Order: sequence, then C-alpha cells, then structure tokens
Amino acid sequence: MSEPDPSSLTKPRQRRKAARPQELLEAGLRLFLGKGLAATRIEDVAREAGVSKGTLYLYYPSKDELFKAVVRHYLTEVIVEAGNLADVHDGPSAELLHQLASTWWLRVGSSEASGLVVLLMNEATAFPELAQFYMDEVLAPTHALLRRVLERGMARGEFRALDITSVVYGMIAPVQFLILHKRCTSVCVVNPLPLDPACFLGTQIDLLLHGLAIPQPPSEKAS
Amino acid sequence: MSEPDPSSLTKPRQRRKAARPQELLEAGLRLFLGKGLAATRIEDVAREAGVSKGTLYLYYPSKDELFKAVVRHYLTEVIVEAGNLADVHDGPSAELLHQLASTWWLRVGSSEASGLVVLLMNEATAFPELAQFYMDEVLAPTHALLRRVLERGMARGEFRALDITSVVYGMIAPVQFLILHKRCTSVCVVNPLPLDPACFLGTQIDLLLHGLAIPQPPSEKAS
DNA sequence: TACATTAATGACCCACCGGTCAGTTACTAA
DNA sequence: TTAGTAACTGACCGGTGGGTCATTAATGTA
Repeated sequence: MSEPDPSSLTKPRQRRKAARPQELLEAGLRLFLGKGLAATRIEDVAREAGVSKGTLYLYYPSKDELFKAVVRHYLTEVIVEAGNLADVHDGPSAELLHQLASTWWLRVGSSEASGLVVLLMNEATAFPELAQFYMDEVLAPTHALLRRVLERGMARGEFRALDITSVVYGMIAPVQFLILHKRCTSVCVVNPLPLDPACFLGTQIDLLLHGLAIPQPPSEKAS
Repeated sequence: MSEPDPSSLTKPRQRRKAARPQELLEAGLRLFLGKGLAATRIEDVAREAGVSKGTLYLYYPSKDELFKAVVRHYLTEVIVEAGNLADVHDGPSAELLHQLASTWWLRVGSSEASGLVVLLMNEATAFPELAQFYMDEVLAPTHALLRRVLERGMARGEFRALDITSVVYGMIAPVQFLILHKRCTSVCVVNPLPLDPACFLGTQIDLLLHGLAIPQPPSEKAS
C-alpha cells in the first residue's frame, strides 16, 4: 500500500557524485532568478535538484559560494567566446557591433541566465563582497571587450572620437535595462507599455550607430 | 550615576504624532537603500527614527506598506513637477529634453532617493505585488511624459520618426543604468572603471540627439 | 490635584531558515 | 557473500526578525 511508485518520481537515494554539482547549479539558477538571493532557501534549491539539504552542503560550503558558482558557470564562458569573435573579425566595426549584439542575445540575453547580470548587481548592495565579485568577473572583462571594438572603430576613422568609457557604458545600459525590465514586468498582471526586445535593441543600435557616425560637414542645421 | 544625559540623546518618550510619519519615511529610505528590502529590519527603521518598534506599527501596518509609502513620497512628486515643466515649454524639443534631464538629475538623480527606482525593480522579482506597484506609480507616468515630448518633436519635424516606445525606454535605460552602477560600485574597494555621471549623461544625450536628428540628404556615405 | 485619553513602549510569541551531524543506505572490492 | 567506504539523509539546533499587546507615561481637562 505504501509502496512508492518507482516509475515517475523519487528514485530514492541515488549515488551520482559526478552529476550533482551541475544539477545543483541549474536548480540554484532557477530559484535565485525567481526569488532573489535572500529569499531563496537552501532547502528549496536542494529539493529542486532532487537532493536533500545536507547533500547540497557536501558540494558547496555555503549559500554565498553556491551563488558565486552559479555566476561563474553561466556568465564567464560567454564573455570569452565574444572575445574570440572580436579577434577574428576584420570588417567594418559597425558590423562587428551588430554581430556581438546578436551573438550575445542568442547566448545570454534571450535565455534565463541573463537575469544573473542584474541579480548580481542587485545583491551587491546588500552583500559588499559580491560587488567586488561582479566587478572582477563580469563587468571588467565585458568592458575591456567593448572598449577594444570602439577604439578600433575610432582608429580606423569609422566613429567619432567620443569618451570611450561613456560610450561603452552606454552600450551596456540598454541591455541591462532590457533584462531588468523583462524580469520586472514579466510578473505584472497589467502591463500597459509592452516592449518588444528585438525592436528595442534594433532601435538602440540604430541610434548608437547614427550617434557614432561622423557627421557630413557640407550643410549645417541651425536651431 | 545612571542619570541619562538629557541634552544630546534619548529624549525619553516624546509625543509627536504629527512628525512621526515623515521621520519614519526618512529612516526607511536610508535603511532600505543601504540594505535592501529583505535585509532591513523593522526595528532598525524604528530606532533610526528615534522610536520603538511598536510605535512604527501605529503609523504603518506592515513592512510592505512602509516601503510603498517611502516610494510614493520620494518619487511621485517629482514626476508631476516634470510634467508641469513640459507643459510650459515651447522652444525646441531638444532643449526641453536637456532641461528635463538636468532637472531630474538635480531633484532625484544626484540625491540618495535615486536608488529607490532601481531598488523597487529589484524587489519586484521577489514581491510580485511590488512589480505592479512600480508599473502603476512610477514607470507609466514617466513613460507618458517622455512620450509626449518625443511626439511633439516628431510632429514639429525636429526628430526622425522612430518607434517611440523604444526611444522612450532608450532614454530611461542610461539613467537607470547610472543609478544601478553607482549603487553597485560605491561599495567596491577596487574600481578599475571609474564613471563620471555628468560626463556619461552628457555623452548619452549627445548620442541620442545625434541619433534622433534628421540626416542631411545631400551627401550619402557609402559603406 | 484627579481623571481621561492616547501616544509610545518593549517583552514576548512564533514561524522561518542557514547550517550541523549522527545515522542510513547504495555501491564495491575482495 | 560480506565487510567497508562514502554518498546521502533529515531531524535538530540556534539565531533572527515580523508582528502583537498589556503596560506605562505624557498631555489635556475640570
């Protein structure tokens, strides 16, 4: 009578040391994104991964370390790949920017992992240690990559010479905004201001490239 | 010996019904911004306002309601004022945009209250009710204001006809980014990528106005 | 001075959750 | 078949913090 159905649920007590870490990371990603760092209970992460709380602590020594492991796993790899793309490319810089944007969107932006970027910044306020972590492992590499592309474009006379740091941050901003906005409004019942991500990014790139373009000297427009 | 010094601290048990709400809002703002919603303890807010925990509950029925009251007090008023500014103005739309930006920066952006915008979006993930609150009381009014200015500019032939919703969000994005970035990096010990807010905003407005400007037809630039 | 009103207090209750560890069971080598 | 190892479990502990309420005292009134 109390015979548990072994077919669909609760394979009871499996020993799968190799698979646990990855499964815990996946579960952690889902729950952290859904509820934030503080509100996610370790026990729920464990259950989500089909494991008991004690087991989780066999693989990750604390909640903070689990979270950091999630960030490393889902964000680091992509930045490296984008760097390789930039190394190979040798056409117009504007084209490279388009390419980087669409690649990023495919690999991160359109996936659930995108929320990690913003989540990380959020939590940084409450956990100063995480602020430094974000700075070192996410923001600095991204910044370096974009700076490289912009400097290239300016050196080749494709772009106006603007303050590079500001432009770089100006490129990160809409992306970050998009993620934050999506996370926020997806919960809303009523959303009077629908925002199509593709359309938004398209407009932003259009605006950026127009803004970067070297203006035509011949005619001048007055006030 | 145990005589408390009445001069500087602990006026014991004052009855000041009128002043309490405002003082509690100020204390709430400080602590919520510093530690986030979940990590801020009601008792600390009360102490910060020079009052006991029980007293706080005389004025605000729960932590959530206190937080909402803080948001209403520090964010609603400013949006209304900006709307009035837009009503009065009748010069070039680009000038109005500049004016709105600098006004906003003075009243909100450069003050500590700016963090509320982002904090609110953060918490929205964990507290769905707050997501709707943010949408109704902050995002929608802001959006309506900016939309009005852009439609005006396009109608007067000052701006290119772009997707207005995207442009509006494109204007909100850098501001939001700036706040988030400031909150995040102010905690970092090492910050290899300093960002001057004024410079950043200047570049963004420059980029935006270049991007919005109607291109000169005479000459065409090839690839 | 005596009494009524009500602002203010803080000890208390209890649900919650991060982290521990003594015990249990799956797997394996001999 | 039978130890022996180690992956896994979940009851438990202790600190924390939201919310309550019986009590206290400041102020107004007669």
